[in-house]
Amino acid sequence: MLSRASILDAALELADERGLGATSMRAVAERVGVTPMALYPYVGSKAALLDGLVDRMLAEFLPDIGAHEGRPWRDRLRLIGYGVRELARRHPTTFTLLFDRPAVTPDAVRVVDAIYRALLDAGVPDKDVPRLERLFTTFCLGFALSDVNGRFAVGGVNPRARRAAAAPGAVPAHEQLAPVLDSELDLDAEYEADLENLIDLVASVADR
Amino acid sequence: MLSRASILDAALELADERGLGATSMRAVAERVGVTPMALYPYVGSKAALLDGLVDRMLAEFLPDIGAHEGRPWRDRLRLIGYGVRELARRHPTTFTLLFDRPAVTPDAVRVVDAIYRALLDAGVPDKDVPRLERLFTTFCLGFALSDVNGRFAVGGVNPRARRAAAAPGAVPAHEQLAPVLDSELDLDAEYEADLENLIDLVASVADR
DNA sequence: ACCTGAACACCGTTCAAGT
DNA sequence: ACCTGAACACCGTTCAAGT
Repeated sequence: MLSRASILDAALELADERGLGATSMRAVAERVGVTPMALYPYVGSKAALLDGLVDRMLAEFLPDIGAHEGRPWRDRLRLIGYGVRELARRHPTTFTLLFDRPAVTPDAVRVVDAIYRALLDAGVPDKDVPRLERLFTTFCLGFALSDVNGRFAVGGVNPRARRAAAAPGAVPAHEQLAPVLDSELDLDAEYEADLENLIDLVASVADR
Repeated sequence: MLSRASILDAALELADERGLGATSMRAVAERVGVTPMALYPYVGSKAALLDGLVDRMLAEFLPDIGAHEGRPWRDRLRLIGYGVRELARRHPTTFTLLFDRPAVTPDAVRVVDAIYRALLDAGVPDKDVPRLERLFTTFCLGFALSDVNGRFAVGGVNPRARRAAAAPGAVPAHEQLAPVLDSELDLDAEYEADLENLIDLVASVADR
């Protein structure tokens, strides 16, 4: 039976399988076995369909957050950070939509509230809580997006080629760091270290 | 005279004026006074044209970086942070492309090298330098992208509406923070505070 | 009430043709 | 060597028509 939910399901599946670029109204319609124009009463427009995908991703994220209620605030922030990264891996091309629109839907506000609570439990002054929420989520979303988009070039262009791309002497730090840059990149470990640093940052704002 | 540079100039102008969505091969061609297919020998494809826009933005960013050579490392990181935000404001719709591809062009490597140098001067151990470079730029790019995309909803949906969107009692932290959330959002001041926190984070990794 | 089908104004890109 | 023009296989969306 045709419904808004079934259309969004089909669209998200299609995006996960063939990419957001292949997720046209026509392709979604074909997947649900209907003519493109039949979608419009249910989703309004292509842009509104994409908003719907953001909602669906947030709804998927929410149970994750409920699960770590009652744990120490540091654990909660860490787990939220990991959750964002997993969400990006499940929906590598739709994930970018989270950067497009403000968190105004009920589910989005609930996610933000969970982070507010962790920051308040950490002892962050009220006035700094919304700022640190934005700092934390901006980093998590940015890292996950960079990762799925290949900005960190994992397994891609090697560091030697990168140094060679610049004029000799133009990138002295790359030369000094050559041994480190040539070693393999472990993004999971890196993200973990980043989250620890950010959690310490939160603690330092709390203890001020 | 038709050339790769003049085509990229036209494309970037068009994107700044009418948005990246309106920047079609056909529209760029019209602006340079030629048929769409005449662009292909110079830019290769639409995707390659977008890569060219990334290059152009980085080239624009580079003099900025050269200008603060010799200043203390904290100033250099701060100025790079501000520069990223200004770049986003100048190119609000093309900016998102910086999240799409790894920093492998000569100009991109030079930007990364300037940040490596600041981190090395701060006393960050070699092994942590590339990680903190990615942490810093990921936050700066993410904040600027959120800003130009309206993710922070400046002047948009008001906080009272946001709280009302959730079931009563579902967002206790929003209720506790109501006075703070109702006060006006100053993103410039917020970004400044964020950068100070991140610079302190760098110092803390250096002093460990 | 719900869906279809033709049509419109767009895309990026191929390919043969012009000068 | 450089550019044009027609054509192909796509888009999102409007609007009138069908059941």
